[in-house]
Amino acid sequence: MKASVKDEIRASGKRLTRTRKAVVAVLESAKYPLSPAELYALLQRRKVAIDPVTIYRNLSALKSIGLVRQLKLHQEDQFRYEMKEGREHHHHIRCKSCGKIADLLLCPLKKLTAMIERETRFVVGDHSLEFSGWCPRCQ
Amino acid sequence: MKASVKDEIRASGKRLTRTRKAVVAVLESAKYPLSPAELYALLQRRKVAIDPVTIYRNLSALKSIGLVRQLKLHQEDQFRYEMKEGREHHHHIRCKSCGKIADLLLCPLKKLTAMIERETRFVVGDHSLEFSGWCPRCQ
DNA sequence: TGCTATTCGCAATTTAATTGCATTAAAGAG
DNA sequence: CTCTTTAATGCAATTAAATTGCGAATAGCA
Repeated sequence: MKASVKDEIRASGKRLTRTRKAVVAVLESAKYPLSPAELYALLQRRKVAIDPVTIYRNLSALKSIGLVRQLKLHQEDQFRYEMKEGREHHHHIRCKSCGKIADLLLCPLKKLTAMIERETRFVVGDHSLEFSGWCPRCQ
Repeated sequence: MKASVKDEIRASGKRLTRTRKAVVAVLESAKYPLSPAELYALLQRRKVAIDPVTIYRNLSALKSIGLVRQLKLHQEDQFRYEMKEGREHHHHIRCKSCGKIADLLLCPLKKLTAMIERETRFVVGDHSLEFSGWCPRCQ
């Protein structure tokens, strides 16, 4: 668990509990955003005793202090979570067959906001972009 | 209900039932993709007696014959549905405050597929793009 | 070490969606 | 138009993700 993350948890007034540290450690080692169920399975494998509800509550707490990002991938019916640290702005591609998720490095949309604000009169805060298709193994 | 839609339902071997016609009619008149719950409320308002389960089953049937598109908006925990007819490829913007959804007319991503396929070795099938922000009334 | 607010674990609940099954009705045949 | 077959419906029950209530445990600090 990164020292900066530890500091931010402390600074927020939240506590560094056994389960919270374990949740952060797993998220930090993940290569793609994890669902609560995947997180639970990974924690089991690490022999961390934890109730699924506690995972939800920790994710919610970490999200509320801005350490974790909650996202939902196209056509999935569950939330996923990732550490914000070092994953500033990026998008994903998801395999329609096996569900494998990979990061995309580029974001082609930075210039688009002004155009959309003109078109819709919304103030744009965010965007999500996701591709789906077939990963190398499923082709 | 459009004649072409009626034809496609018939051609698929599915039946033109009272409830199915009502579901299509509401979807055709919608300006943005509807959730099953919204659909139910709109049908109630039109005095159409229908069980929520029947809405789910009709949406599933209409989707399976390609008349309806199922989508999930970022951070929402329910599916939405729209007629494909006349809404070929587009994206949405959703108000973070009131949930209002508007269509976007442009799609800037058509040229991007090749680049992504090279980067990830996936074969790209689809993409979803969604903006969120604040609508005129919520600003 | 002891105090107190936070966090935890378990049980129960909520909400979207799905499934089982007996009944109803669409639509083609005669 | 009536009969027959089979898809579709309505209701009840179930599944799965997420949330909430509450007493017990514990992190952090005096």
